[in-house]
Amino acid sequence: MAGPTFQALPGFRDFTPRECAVRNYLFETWRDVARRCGYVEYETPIVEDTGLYLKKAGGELSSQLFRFEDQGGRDVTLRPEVTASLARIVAQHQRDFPKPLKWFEIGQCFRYEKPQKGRGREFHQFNVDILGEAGPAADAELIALAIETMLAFGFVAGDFVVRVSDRKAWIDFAEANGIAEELIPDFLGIIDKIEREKPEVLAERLAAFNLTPELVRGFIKDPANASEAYLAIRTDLAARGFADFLELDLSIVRGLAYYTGVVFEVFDGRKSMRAVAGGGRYDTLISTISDGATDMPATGFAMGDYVIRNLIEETTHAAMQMEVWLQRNAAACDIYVVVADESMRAQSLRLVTDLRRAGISADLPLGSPKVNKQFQSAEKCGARFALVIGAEYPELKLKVLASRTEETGNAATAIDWLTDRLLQPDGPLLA
RNA sequence: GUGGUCGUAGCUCAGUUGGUAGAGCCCCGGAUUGUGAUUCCGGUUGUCGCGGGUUCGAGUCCCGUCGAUCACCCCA
Repeated sequence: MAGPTFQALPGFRDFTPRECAVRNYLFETWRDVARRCGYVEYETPIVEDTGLYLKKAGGELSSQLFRFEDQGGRDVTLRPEVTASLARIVAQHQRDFPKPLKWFEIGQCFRYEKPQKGRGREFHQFNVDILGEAGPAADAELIALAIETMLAFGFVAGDFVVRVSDRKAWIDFAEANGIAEELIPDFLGIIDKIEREKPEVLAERLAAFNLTPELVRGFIKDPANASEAYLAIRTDLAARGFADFLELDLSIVRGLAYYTGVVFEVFDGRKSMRAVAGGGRYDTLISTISDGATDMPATGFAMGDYVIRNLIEETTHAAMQMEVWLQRNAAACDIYVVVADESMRAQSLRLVTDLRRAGISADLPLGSPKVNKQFQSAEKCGARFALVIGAEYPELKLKVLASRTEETGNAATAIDWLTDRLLQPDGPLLA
């Protein structure tokens, strides 16, 4: 172990087959939900001009960039998020598409920060955006997709909550309390930390705006301060049967500077983890990125792979659903061919090839281990069936591994037989 | 970037007041005859994270460093 061995960089992960299968479960669930909800997939480069991220004046984000000079002397950065890239390509190509655009993306992002629970330097994100629609119907449609995603992972009422707020409510509050427009970002930064900041520091920072913690907390607590957009979203989601997942929480303003209106976060039911997902309206970003060439309202959100996976694994019914999926989708093959009589290898190879050509996932031992070893291999690779080829060929025996029951068939009709068999359930399990 | 905890086999860990290393699991092979469990037998892997110091002697004590992890910051 000593000496010049190599391992993954801090905050980066290897995906062994099991890890990769879990990742694919997330990806396929995300992709399936997005398609069901009428979104189309897009992708952008992982490396971008650094200026794309500095332009948004993201503050903290710019100190977390994987930034370097390429061999052509360009200042480039591994993307820390995809919204900036999205704004770029939308500004460039939006005329090619009818409005509104409903786009999603699944990809990797990079942020140079300290790795910890729910956070790495590399992560995968599910990004969903609706562009070209300024009304609350778009925010509601987006939040509905966030809820559908959670339901698709097997979560139920009580497992999660969507906390919704609106920066507009705070902008109105700021105006009513005489806070200058240019100081509003600073003010929002204080609101963002209101539950985490030390009381005396909070009071001191609010005092600079002639405000007190009591006044601000009172504003947060009063449901009458909900914005019109929030009320419209609530009505919309209630019509979809999602009212129970919604919670007004004006203390949410979110850190990223480019949000302009409704913002929301998805939390676990006990609110014991980081936000599972977060997003909101960013009506001015596309104009900023395109230097005013394109002006388009937008709303979007992102879900990272770290926290959602933690939440799935800590929620029994969601974890079981994932295990079922993994058993069905992460197996190396569906049918493992047991060569019981080595003189039948040629027939076995032919049969495996035919099965594979017919779209059936099939495998066989490369050496000639003993039959019991072959059955062990069949079990370990996750196959549903072991197909035994022996001296009685062309008669074949099909063993259902889960129930340990046996059926017989003929090599001549193997494709139809097995295709049909794979569609049927395995029968009663022996406990 | 700041702080806490922890680094012993591929994994989980044991290792006495300091005396230069073990168990289980996993993996591979065998007992085993054309059927998966169990059992039994055999086998592979460590400069005890790295470097320095104290000591006759360090896995053990001290310092540094790297890594992991948790919390803060921020955020997916």
